[in-house]
Amino acid sequence: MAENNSNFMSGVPELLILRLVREKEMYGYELVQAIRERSHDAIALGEGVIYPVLHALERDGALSSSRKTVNGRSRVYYALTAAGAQRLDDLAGNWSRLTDAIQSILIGVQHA
Amino acid sequence: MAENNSNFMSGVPELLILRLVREKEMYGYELVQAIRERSHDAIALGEGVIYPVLHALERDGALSSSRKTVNGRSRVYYALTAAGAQRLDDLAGNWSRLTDAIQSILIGVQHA
DNA sequence: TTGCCATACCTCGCGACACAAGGCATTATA
DNA sequence: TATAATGCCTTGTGTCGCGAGGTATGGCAA
Repeated sequence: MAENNSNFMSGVPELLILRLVREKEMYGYELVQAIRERSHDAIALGEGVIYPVLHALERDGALSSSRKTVNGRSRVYYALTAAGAQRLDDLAGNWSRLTDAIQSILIGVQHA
Repeated sequence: MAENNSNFMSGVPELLILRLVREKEMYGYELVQAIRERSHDAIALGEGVIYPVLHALERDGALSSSRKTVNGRSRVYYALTAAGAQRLDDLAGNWSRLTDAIQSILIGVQHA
């Protein structure tokens, strides 16, 4: 129930999180803002999206977490694991293939 | 409950259908195959996806239908209305903005 | 000191939607 | 005479994005 091409265009939040965390360790609240800023407000994922995805990714071994206190603030930093990097590659590849396919239909390219 | 940015990456089946029907009148079964072929099997939407969307689009006035019999086969052809063309433009614009935003995050472009 | 906002974490419940599976009817094919 | 292909459709399920809400701390202004 999770291996096929189901929900073919889903998992974008997951993709974005993995990609951002690849650059540097980040925490949930930070990710919410980073996605908003880097997308110039085109994408605004709330915490209700981010946190569950983070937990799922950690449970699946794609992310590892470490609690750190900064300025008396307790933060949960997430880092990409090797499995997470693999998953990121897979998701990015899928996303690329999918958008290419959609784009070619939108453009109206002649199909073989 | 339908005006905000909710389910931001959804509605791709709708987008593809509107785009294909813009070229020429098509019927459900034909759309299923056309999407599969034009995407080179990257996208395979079943009839359980196509028909409900067609009905919803017609209900909303984006498509008009006409029943025609070909070779003893009864087909329901769908054509794009003016409202449908408008909706197509909107969806295509949204899709473009969304994929651009995602792409820029994936690439890692410097953000202002 | 008393609010209020920002930071930072989290969960619950709703709704939408894509999908598989199935059902019905007809025509062509083996 | 089956079986596949054509052509239409609906129902049920699971997933997932999301808003709303809840907790707690720190800083700042009134």
